[in-house]
Amino acid sequence: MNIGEAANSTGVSSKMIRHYESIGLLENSKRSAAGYRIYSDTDLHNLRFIKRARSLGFSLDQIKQLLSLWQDRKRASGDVKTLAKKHIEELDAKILELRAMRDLLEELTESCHGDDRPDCPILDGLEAP
Amino acid sequence: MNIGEAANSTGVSSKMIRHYESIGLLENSKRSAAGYRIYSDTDLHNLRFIKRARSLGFSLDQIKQLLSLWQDRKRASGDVKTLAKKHIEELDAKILELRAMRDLLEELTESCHGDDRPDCPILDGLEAP
DNA sequence: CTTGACCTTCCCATGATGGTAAGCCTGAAG
DNA sequence: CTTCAGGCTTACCATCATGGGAAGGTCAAG
Repeated sequence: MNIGEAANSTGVSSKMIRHYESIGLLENSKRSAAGYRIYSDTDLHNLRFIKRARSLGFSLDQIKQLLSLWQDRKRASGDVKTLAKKHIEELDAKILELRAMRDLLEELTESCHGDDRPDCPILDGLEAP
Repeated sequence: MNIGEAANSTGVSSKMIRHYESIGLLENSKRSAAGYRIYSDTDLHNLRFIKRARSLGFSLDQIKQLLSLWQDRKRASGDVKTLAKKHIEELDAKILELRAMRDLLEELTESCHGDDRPDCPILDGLEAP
């Protein structure tokens, strides 16, 4: 299977597949005589794993660790759980940060009449904290 | 006032002040005979505005618009409100996305015993959706 | 044998920020 | 007056994940 077909079947773009290979997230794939990359079912399996981990917000670096745990039959599930928990904390921190932004901004926005007049609590709020 | 002092007094790094100037977010500052940037109170005011807008998650592009509204005495507060609302929507979308990730990941994590045994619902969840 | 769709590598861009290096300027202490 | 530290200048590189595009090789159908 060529890279385009692999991309279609996994939802990972050809561009990204090459990139993952270049940063060592994927092993170098086999090549045809002409130098085309050739993908096996195992490769697709890995790509789908990466795709799902990305969709949960893991960084490529974290995914590298997850992949090696995934491929290690003697892994301790505790190691995976530790990684996942740390990522949940990161997500929580980000969510809190965004919610604080959102809430403050909404407060300002609600008190802005939003018509043709120039006075605007939003700009006032940005001018002084 | 030199750039370092301006940076200290506004919390915006020298690096970023120069960057904001280079992308046209700030007007080119005055220069001393030797070419040093010189900042006035007005400049500091602008820098603090940018700093606060950044802390609410506005992009530099959005801030460019906010700044020009801020400096326009004939602005319509409705224009500001529209911008702010759009940004709130963006924040909401991002928060929803992160919460979906978080909740799914937590679900997987809770069902993982997290000890020395290799079987792990987190990895299983990444393997198949 | 041509054509179009695919593949290859290589370079550039994004957005916000930080780092570093080479070289100039300023002010204070000797 | 010289020297030295520390601040300033520009210019380039890096991050992170992703996409765009160019220049050129390959393959299959007509």
